Amino acid sequence: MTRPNRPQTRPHSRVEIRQHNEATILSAAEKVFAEAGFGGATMQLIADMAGLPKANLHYYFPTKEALYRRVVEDIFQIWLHAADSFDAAEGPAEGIGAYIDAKMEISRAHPAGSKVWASEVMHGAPVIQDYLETTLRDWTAGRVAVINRWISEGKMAPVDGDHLMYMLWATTQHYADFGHQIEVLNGGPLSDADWQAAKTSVKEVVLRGIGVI
Amino acid sequence: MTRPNRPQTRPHSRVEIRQHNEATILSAAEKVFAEAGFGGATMQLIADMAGLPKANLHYYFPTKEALYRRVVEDIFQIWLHAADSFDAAEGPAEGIGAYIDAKMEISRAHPAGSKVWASEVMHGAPVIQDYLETTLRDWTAGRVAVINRWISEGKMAPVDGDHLMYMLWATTQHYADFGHQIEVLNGGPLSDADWQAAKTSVKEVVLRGIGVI
DNA sequence: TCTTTTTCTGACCATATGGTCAAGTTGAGG
DNA sequence: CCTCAACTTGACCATATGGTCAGAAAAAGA
Repeated sequence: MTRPNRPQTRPHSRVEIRQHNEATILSAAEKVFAEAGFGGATMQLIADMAGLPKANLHYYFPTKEALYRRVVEDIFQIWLHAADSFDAAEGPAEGIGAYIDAKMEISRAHPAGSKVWASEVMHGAPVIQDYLETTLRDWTAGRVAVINRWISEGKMAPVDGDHLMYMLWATTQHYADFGHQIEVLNGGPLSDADWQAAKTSVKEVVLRGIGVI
Repeated sequence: MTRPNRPQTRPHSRVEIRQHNEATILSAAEKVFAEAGFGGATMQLIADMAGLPKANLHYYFPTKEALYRRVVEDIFQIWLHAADSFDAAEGPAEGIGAYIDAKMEISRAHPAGSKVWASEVMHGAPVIQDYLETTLRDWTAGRVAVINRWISEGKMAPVDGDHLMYMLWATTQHYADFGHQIEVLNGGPLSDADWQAAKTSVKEVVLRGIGVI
């Protein structure tokens, strides 16, 4: 045997412990906040799901609100990066198509995160109001500018850029936020094929709707 | 002066009192549940907003959950009636166009209700699961059947009926559920003209997207 | 007017929850 | 080893909350 330079059983260095526990707590918190909302979530529930004593949560995150804030901020970052595909595109068919794909993937991979975000915004964005007013506002203005450029270049139909963005967000996030309703109507969880069909349907209607099909 | 057969100051008959108080409580509850979620809402807050002592709420609605249930059920009814315009239509341009109009009007007139519904579904529909499985399921199947008929008659492009319904719900309800975010990006509340533009944009993209423009 | 039924409400209670703390345990550095 | 700092956690506390209740007030009916 080679020497066990990285022990598999107990890799408990200080930084490892911290990273691992924070990640575990954040993951559990995301689920609980998504399922119960901020008010309905309890630190005890999060602690149980994380497999840690409640007091330990307060060691890493001083208050429930601080923990919630971290969850929302992390989601926001993931959420913003979906725009990368948008920017690198030559025209709307490629750019918006890729953006829909990316956002649908996020809805599938991070449904809890999307729900927390939705809940936060629905309740008036008490903790990320500043993000809305700065980061999101600038971000949106940038995408709308791209859309307007495409329109002026005759690459797509002249639709309102802001409302188009809202449509993209709404349609894609709906599959996460209203996933439960969709599953009920679908008669069970969406299969790989179902998700493919969803992506195809959304892209088809939207892309034809902006005149690029 | 004519005789005051209907006294303006104190029309306090038994049924009037009951109707008035129930309506007041339900209205206040809708707002508070929308703003704070079920878990974050408190009976005291609802009571204050309704201008009644807390104990009085429990006289009309035995528990917080019973009150919440009534709020959700009332919303669901309004929500379903938006389909009337859908059914009476000859073709998709008229039917789906009218449905979008109706749902946009609801988003504008009952944003709190829409949020409560969204929150309920996001949390796994703990109180209206049966409605989803029965009423909503049948309702949706009916509309999808109409869509498929239109498709088979060549009146619109062959898009998946279920996913089209999801798109309609998502795009229209987004203006209620994410109204706060939209207002921030818009730089203030949506004016009449803004709402008109929103309706026009949504209808334009969707109707062109299903090939009826 | 008198009785009955409904409505109203301040005071109260049991419980749950966010958060604290002091005493332990464990890894890191010397 | 030994010391120190980081981490862990059971027990505890103050508060807030959903819900109860007994008695007052008011309307309906006789």
